[in-house]
This record gives sequence, structure tokens and C-alpha cells, in this order.
Amino acid sequence: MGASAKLDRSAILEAAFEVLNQEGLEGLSLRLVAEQLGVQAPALYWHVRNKAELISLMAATFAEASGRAVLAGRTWQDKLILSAQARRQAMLARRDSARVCVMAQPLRSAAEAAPQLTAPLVTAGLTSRQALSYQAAVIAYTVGWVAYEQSQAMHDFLTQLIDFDASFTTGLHAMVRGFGAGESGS
Amino acid sequence: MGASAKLDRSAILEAAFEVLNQEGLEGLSLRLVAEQLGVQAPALYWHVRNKAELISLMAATFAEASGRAVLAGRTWQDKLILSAQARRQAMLARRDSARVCVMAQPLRSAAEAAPQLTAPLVTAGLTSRQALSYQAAVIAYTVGWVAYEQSQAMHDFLTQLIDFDASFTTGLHAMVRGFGAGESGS
DNA sequence: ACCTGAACACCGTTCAAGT
DNA sequence: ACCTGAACACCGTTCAAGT
Repeated sequence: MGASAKLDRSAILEAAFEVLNQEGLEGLSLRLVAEQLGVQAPALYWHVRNKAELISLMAATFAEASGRAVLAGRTWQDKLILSAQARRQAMLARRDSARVCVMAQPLRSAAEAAPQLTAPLVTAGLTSRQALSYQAAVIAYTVGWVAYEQSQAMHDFLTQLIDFDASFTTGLHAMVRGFGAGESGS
Repeated sequence: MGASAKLDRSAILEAAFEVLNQEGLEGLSLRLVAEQLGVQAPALYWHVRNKAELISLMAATFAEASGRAVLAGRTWQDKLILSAQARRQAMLARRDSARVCVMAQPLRSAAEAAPQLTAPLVTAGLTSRQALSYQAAVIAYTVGWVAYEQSQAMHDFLTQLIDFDASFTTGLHAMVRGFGAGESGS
């Protein structure tokens, strides 16, 4: 509804998540975001290039949560697992977050994002190629998993057959454990 | 452009994929699909409930490709790997297919889809819980991976650093190998 | 049964104009 | 610098009406 504060990127981002939670991605429109802020839709264009950029900013939120967590672990295995768990938790706090991630197009050239993403893993002993490849696999798994988890029909059904937390973690550990096994023989 | 043949679900599906390839998911509209068929947009509603159902039908296409491949393998590990590879190949043949999969909502109640999805794996020795959990993980990984692979900016950059085929396969084998390791100790 | 034409309530985005 | 009002070219969907 009509609001105060001042209009900037972070206020718009917050309002966008509010609309997302209420309406889902289908219902996320700049007009509703503007209304949430007590402002007219074209006003948003002063702070944000277009809707695509807004969605990318929303998606970046989850990458940031993941990026903080990757610092915590000791081994590269721990880092991969912690960053994936953090990403999933951050995503589960928002409706349709997986759809947002998949619709988003990277903000910075991936060329600048990659080093920051992989540096902690390289410090922990991986080559930069391994770090990139493993991170890509873990992120893909996490986003894909949350997509299913957030699909209403899937959720209603699967929730009584499998434990989402446990199954996600099983798959994650399996993958990360498998990375290690790949290096040192069978 | 103006076309002939007769209008039915499969013709609409084909036209939708044509529009998808040309315009991407953002540009996929019922009006363009109708134009592709030489027909007016409301005509589509006789054959398809709405746009959401059309997108779900498109997504089902990839599940079918995967469902055929799962029959081929001998062990459950082989079946998981073959079905994932087939799904990825089918998806890579279409633009924005990962976005389509993530936006789609399941057609049949997941309750009917699940047995068909897991039966071959149960035959190969898994419990139905394991089959469901492992399949979910593998599908999540595959769809998530293709999402990154189809993201233009990601692709342009990563393509010169990692081999998509090899990295996907590495992650897939790692996960499936890890499933086995999870059962029998360490 | 199957399709058209016209309409409704929305979109994202642009742009002159205000302050 | 920052926002409004009005407009443009689109959407998905409904529904009477045609055949």
C-alpha cells in the first residue's frame, strides 16, 4: 500500500519480494511493485533499467547468501555443502524463488562473478576449473531442487513420501562425495 | 505463417515450439502461436485449457524423452544416468526449455506420475522411496544444469572455461555414485 | 464441434512535462 | 535529479455469434 521512506533500489527490491510473496511470479508486475511503494510505475525506471534487471537483482540475493556461507567451511567439500544449504534456505524463504533464479539473466558478466565464486574453493585446494565445474553442478542441483520443492502440486504430493530436507541433503552429499571419488580412482 | 493441416493439440504444440525457438519464452504468446497456425488466438482455447497448460504440455515432452531412456539401462545407476542424459539432450534441442520446465505445473497429479517414473528403478532393486528421492535429485540437477547452460551470458563465458558435456556428466556420475556409497557405509 | 470478432482488464515501456 | 500522466503496443482470456 502507499508507503513512505525514499525510493531506491533496495526499497524497490523489498517491495518486489513482497509482491512476489503475495502474487507469485506470474503476478509480479512493475505496476504492483510501484503501488506497494505508493508511486507510479514509470518512477521505477529511474532506479532500475527494466523488469529483467529487477528480477536479476532478486536472484542475486540468493547468490549472496550462498557467497557468505562458502567462507565458513574448511575443506572444499564443506564449503560446497554449506553454500548450497544456505542458498536453499534463502530461496525457501521466498515464494517462487527458483523461477526467479531461472528467469534471471546474470547481472555482471559471468567473467567477473566467477573468480569471486570460486576463490574460496581454490584456496581450499581445487583447481579453478574444478571449482567452477563443481560449483556449477551444485548450484544447478540446488536451484533445480527448490524448483520442484516450490511447485505446489509436486510439494503436496511428495511431502508425504519423502523428506525434502533429508533427500536434498542426501543428493548433495552424494554429489560432493562423488567429486572426491572421481579424482582418486574408482 | 498461415498454415494448413488441422488444428489439434499436437499441431499447437509444434507451433508453440517453433515460436519458442524464434522468440524465446518471453516472446511466447498465444497470439503468435495462433498466427503460426493461421488461426485466431481464441481458437486455441478449444484444444487447450490455457497458456499454462500449453507450457505444461511442452515440458511433458522432455519427461517423455527421459521416460523412454530409463528403460534401457540394466542397473538402477545406469537407468538414472541414461534418463538424465536423454532429458538433457531433448532439452538442448529447444530454446529456453529449462525455463519452460520450471514454469510448468505438473499435468497429472504427481500421484499418478510417480509410479511410472520410479517403476523401472524399483524393478532394478531400489525401494520406491529411494527411487523417488534419487529421481527427484537427478531431475533437479539436470533441469538446473540446462538452465545455466541455456543462459546466454553464462554460456558465452563458461563455454571457454569448462566443457558442458563433460562437467554435466561428471556431476551426474558423482551424484549417482554417491547414492550407492550412501547405502553401504562411508 | 470448432472457429471468429470484439471486447475487458491487464501488461512493460517510453516520453513529454512537471517539480 | 526524480516523479507523474498519458500514451503505445502488446498480453491472456471470455463470450457472443457464426458455420
